[in-house]
Amino acid sequence: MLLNYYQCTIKMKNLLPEKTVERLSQCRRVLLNKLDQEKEFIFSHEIAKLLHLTPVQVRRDFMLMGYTGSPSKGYNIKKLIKAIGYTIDPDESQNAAVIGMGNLGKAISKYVEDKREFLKIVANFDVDEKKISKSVAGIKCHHIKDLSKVIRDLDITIAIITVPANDAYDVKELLVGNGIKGILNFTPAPLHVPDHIYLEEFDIITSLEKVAYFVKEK
Amino acid sequence: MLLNYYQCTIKMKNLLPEKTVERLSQCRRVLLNKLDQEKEFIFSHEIAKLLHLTPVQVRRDFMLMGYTGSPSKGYNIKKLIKAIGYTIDPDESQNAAVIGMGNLGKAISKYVEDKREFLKIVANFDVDEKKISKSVAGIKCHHIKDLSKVIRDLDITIAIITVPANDAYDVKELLVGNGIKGILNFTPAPLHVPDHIYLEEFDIITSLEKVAYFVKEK
DNA sequence: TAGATTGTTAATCGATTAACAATC
DNA sequence: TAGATTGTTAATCGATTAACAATC
Repeated sequence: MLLNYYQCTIKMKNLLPEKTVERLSQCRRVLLNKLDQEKEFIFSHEIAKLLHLTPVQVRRDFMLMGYTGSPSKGYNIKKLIKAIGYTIDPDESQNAAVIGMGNLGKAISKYVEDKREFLKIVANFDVDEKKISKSVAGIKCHHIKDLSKVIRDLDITIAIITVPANDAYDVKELLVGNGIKGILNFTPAPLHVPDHIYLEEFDIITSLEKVAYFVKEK
Repeated sequence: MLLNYYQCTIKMKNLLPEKTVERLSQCRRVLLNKLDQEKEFIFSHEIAKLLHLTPVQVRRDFMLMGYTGSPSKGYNIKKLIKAIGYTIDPDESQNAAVIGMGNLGKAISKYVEDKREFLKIVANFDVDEKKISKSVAGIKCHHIKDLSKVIRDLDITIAIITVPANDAYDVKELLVGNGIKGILNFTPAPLHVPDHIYLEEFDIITSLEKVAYFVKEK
């Protein structure tokens, strides 16, 4: 197979732009919803409409992953889903843990449940003895003092932090010390991790303030 | 006061770049945490370190909002917080509602509680009669059939959608029909709103898939 | 003063979009 | 074929960064 300039760059660096990964993920999500309908093919402008993108963005992202459609029929939905999986899914299944079984932690454990085969939440953690006996979405809650052992036993590589802000730093240190590779921080406390760990942060207050700002300006 | 080129552009368009608003919001968050310490001034490189930014980004954002520090002392923390508020906070206090009192809705109601004076969650909504009698974080939960009335009575302009994905479309339609100005969608269903409504979407699965992708590539 | 920092412009980098040949 | 769509490059747009004079 002949690769174009962009595909070569990606092969070399092994990386797609972050925005493209994000869009491909969203794209697969809406395509999975289309599966039960009788529709077999979809056009770039249909996908674009669903995701607030332009058709060119959609086609370009597919180009970057080297997937090709047909000018007359568009893209085969099932094959496209597979192509996205081949491109963005990890080669080996990744196991994740949620640290903090408050409302947010529970919401995430329940929501992620069985959505992707290669990405599973396999453990929850908390410090509250009352929570430790209970399961959420069929996932056992462990005491955080057993974190080292559970991470090793269950081969956990990704952690989702939903503890109170004041505990975020300690939890992060613990995770880094136990060789975690990726962290999703839902705490308002900004964290620092070594370069080899991927960190993504999300703060609801900032999202809300952005909405408030752009609302007021209209 | 003399405005530079960038400040003029902003005055004209009444808009800061989205990224700048985001960073200013995050900046205020960490500055508020510094308030209880005796420290009175802070340098751009200190802020940058806290937020994973460069000092230049920080100074440029402050320049865009027309705030000036001192080369010897840096920025006065209290004044900086006020300047950020003056820049990004809405002129009039905005009232928000959370639609859907599942774990996620509860987490958000509790978390946002009293964090900002100009941005308050004043109502929760659900369809479950059991939830409607209860308050979360002191905020009353209404039945969604009363949405019109409550939005009018409490002057609600921003809505946070945390209902199951299947109900997201109906809720959005209801909100748009009732004159909401900004929507934060925590549902995996992508929504469409008229141009005059500001929409921000967040999907945990996409965040997780991004982490998994960038973890695998290292 | 020397050294550190700020404020600002110009250059660079990266992402989006316009344009269009190729395809069905 | 004519018309719609795809795939790709080059141009444009926007955001970040390098560079440096001004300031304390």
